[in-house]
Amino acid sequence: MKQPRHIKLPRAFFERPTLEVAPDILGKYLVYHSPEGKLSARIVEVEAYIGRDDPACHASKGLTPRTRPMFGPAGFTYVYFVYGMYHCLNLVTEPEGTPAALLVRAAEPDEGQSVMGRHSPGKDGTELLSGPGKLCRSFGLTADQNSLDLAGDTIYIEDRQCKVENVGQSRRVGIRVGVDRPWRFFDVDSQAVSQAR
DNA sequence: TGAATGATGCGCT
DNA sequence: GCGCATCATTCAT
Repeated sequence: MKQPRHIKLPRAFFERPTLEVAPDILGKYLVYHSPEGKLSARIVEVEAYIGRDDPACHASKGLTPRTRPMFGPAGFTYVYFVYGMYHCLNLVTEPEGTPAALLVRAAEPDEGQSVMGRHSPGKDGTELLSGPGKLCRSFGLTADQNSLDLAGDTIYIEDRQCKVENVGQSRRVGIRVGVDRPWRFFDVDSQAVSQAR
């Protein structure tokens, strides 16, 4: 049995134009060493939020305590709280001073599915991670995991040589401004992609 | 279709 | 300082 190579993506991977990173990160694995054990999942859907000129990007309002991670160096997490009950996981892209990030919207569960199920009662399989809120809940990600270095050992993205055959592109979901930008990227063949609204 | 639910940031005083 | 509209969602009705 040949063991596939697992390569932790370096900061240089994220320190590029966000629209280049977005399709590249599909098929890569999100790995999180949670207090309850190792969790991993294959990323199948992301959305780009880029800079001060993107009205849907939190950073369009300027640098605030909340949006600080997006202004920092690439390769960090940006986890924020929305709607009073959900968290969303973003991965910071582009060099320091250029605020941009990829919202991780959906993934296919791999390791640690029993832990994910404990966080999301009544869910299993692709339902565990098929949406940004569900993904964070199943992974147990909260503001405590904000601004973590993806070059560290707690949470990172891994290349497992898993190719995505067909990358789809569409408008972003769930926003009221900046809807014209087709900055949602997803694996056309994945069952775990979140439902369109 | 809308309720749940709370932090954020803006526009006032 | 204070109040209020907004919000990159989910689930039950």
